[in-house]
Amino acid sequence: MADKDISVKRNMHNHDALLLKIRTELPQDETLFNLADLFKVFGDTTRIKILYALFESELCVCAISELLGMTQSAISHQLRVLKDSKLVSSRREGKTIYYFLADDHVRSIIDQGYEHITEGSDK
Amino acid sequence: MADKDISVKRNMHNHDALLLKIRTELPQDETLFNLADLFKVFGDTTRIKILYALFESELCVCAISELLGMTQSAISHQLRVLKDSKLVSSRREGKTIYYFLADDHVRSIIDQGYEHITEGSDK
DNA sequence: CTATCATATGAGCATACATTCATATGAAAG
DNA sequence: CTTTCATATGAATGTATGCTCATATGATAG
Repeated sequence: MADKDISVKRNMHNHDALLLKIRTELPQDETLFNLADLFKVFGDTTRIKILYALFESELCVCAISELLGMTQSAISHQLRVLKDSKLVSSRREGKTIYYFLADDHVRSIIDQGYEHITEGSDK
Repeated sequence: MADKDISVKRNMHNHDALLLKIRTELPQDETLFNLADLFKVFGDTTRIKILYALFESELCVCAISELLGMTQSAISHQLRVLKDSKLVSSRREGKTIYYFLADDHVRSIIDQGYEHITEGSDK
């Protein structure tokens, strides 16, 4: 009960030293927030399907909605989300708008995720 | 206007051939669902913070809640989500339970995401 | 045994979000 | 100009989910 040290309070684990180090290593709060926001985009089956489809070829909106058997509106909303996250870009050709993958991170992120869920439990 | 071919119906784009090919390339629906579920786990700031903290060291629950300034209950709930997705594991040491990263995919997935949000728009 | 510490869990609530429906925009054809 | 095709968007709704609060479990100390 009697602590000779003035400032030492130890009613729970003392991880102050460890936490201090970790705090210096953590990215900025904004970065962590943006990261979570990015992964949220991958966290929906419809969007994952769209991205996988775009692995094969650029596609117009109606092709995607036909492929997934979903409303044009639903697809359009999701494409907007993907575009806002810079995961896809689009180009216009007459009335048609073609969507395509914006960069290679999409592939590597999904590939890593795929490995995680397919590998049973090795490593 | 006059289509001599019997079966050609072209009231919208004809992407039947393209879609047929893409359909064969798409992973199973269950796989796509599991993938989205996995990324959902990364799609939350609290869980991202926890994972980043575990990059540095294994940690007990109360250390994490102290680090993030959040309730023990909230952290415990999130650790369960992370554990269910096999992203973290735990070991017991007396009353304390230490959590640690389950495999390296966590690092590579987060690293790829980090690259995406930090690179402005090169490549 | 009881008390305490560390963690887990179930219910409830409040917010976030994916789809639908109706409508708007924008380009090309007549 | 008007019509049609391709896509976009706003509002509404139902569902999913993160946190809180209270309580339960599980291990150690006394």
